Amino acid sequence: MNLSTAVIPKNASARERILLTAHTLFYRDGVRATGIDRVIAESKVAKVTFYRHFPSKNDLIREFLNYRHQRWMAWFESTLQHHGANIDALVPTLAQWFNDKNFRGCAFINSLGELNGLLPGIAQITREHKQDMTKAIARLLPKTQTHLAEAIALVVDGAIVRAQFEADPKATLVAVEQALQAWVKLR
Amino acid sequence: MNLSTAVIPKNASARERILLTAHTLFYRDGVRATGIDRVIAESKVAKVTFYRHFPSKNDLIREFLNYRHQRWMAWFESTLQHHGANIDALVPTLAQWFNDKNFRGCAFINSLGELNGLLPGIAQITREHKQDMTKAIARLLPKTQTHLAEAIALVVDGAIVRAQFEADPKATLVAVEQALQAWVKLR
DNA sequence: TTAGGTGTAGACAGGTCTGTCTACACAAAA
DNA sequence: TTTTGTGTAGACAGACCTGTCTACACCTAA
Repeated sequence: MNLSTAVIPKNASARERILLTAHTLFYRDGVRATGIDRVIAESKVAKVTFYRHFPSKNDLIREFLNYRHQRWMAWFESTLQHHGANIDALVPTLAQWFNDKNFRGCAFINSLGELNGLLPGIAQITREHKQDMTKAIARLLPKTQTHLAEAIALVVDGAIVRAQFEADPKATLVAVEQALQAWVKLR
Repeated sequence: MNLSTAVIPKNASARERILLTAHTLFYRDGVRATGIDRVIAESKVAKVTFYRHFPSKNDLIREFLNYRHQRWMAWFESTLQHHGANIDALVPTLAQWFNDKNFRGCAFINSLGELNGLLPGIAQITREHKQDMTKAIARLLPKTQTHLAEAIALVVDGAIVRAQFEADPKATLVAVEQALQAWVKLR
């Protein structure tokens, strides 16, 4: 599954085309750097059509974040499953993401940094996304260790950020592995 | 020391006024949301004066990041000293930062998210900043444990990001403390 | 058959952005 | 005394931004 770049189905409705195009551009270039005109041009839609579906850019951004949440969670859970659905699945899953050539970090963290104060509710949206991520991590742990999920989520967020500016994610992934070793496995 | 908002000395030169004003605005509102005109108005400088000192906005951003690095490192090291200069100083130091009402996360992480692709070299600048932060953390550890610095830095980055969208940094700080307990203290 | 929903192209208004330019002033150094 | 560096106010160009508007077309369900 391609997490970063949405493929637009041939028979997609105008709304769908707009949303998927916005996903690709917003994630790749950032929400502020991407103009509405660009989204309209690339989704091959008329301007009026766009504004009929999304009354303002902020509405589109909210829908983008909502869609991104669905898309990312689906990818995360299925990739964890694929690697065995226990805590050992975490590092390989992250490795897969970080090594994607279109990896640009966490869409929510990035948007929060760009829009804090400009898009009301963005902190809440980010909070909910991270809560769901933390829950998915908790499900990897035996019941006696679910209390570690918060701390592991913290490490994952640190790793996402690091992977964004390090040339090679290897060292970051080693540090995550080290954290898991110390917390989960030595007990 | 006020880490977030620079105080401008009465006898400050035009260049100094611009840089300190930019620091306050860039950190508070973001580099893209802050226009050059705003910086010029608030630093009470003529436009020509501004462009004589900083040929382009990108130049100002680079100088801002450079200054921010000096300022943040000085604050970080002196606050760690103040709390005892060992690993137990880390959580109180972070707590002080996160509870600052002008806290807006890490200027480097935020700028990276806003400018990736638009300001050449921003990843490298961020990398160097985080390297120095990691070194400062390493100095808190006994020589036998300096290899943990990278993993601790990862947790700190995660905590910075979390503190940016959580309403209350308490839970985040507990998770950091938990990480340190497991790695450093139980050995 | 008619009304409502969805679609098209593209001009336009009004704002903001960065960066250039003119024209003037003062102080210190050569 | 003349040049150089530093400072001032503010108009302007040209690009780009969001959002509105006109005018037209097609399909489907009531």
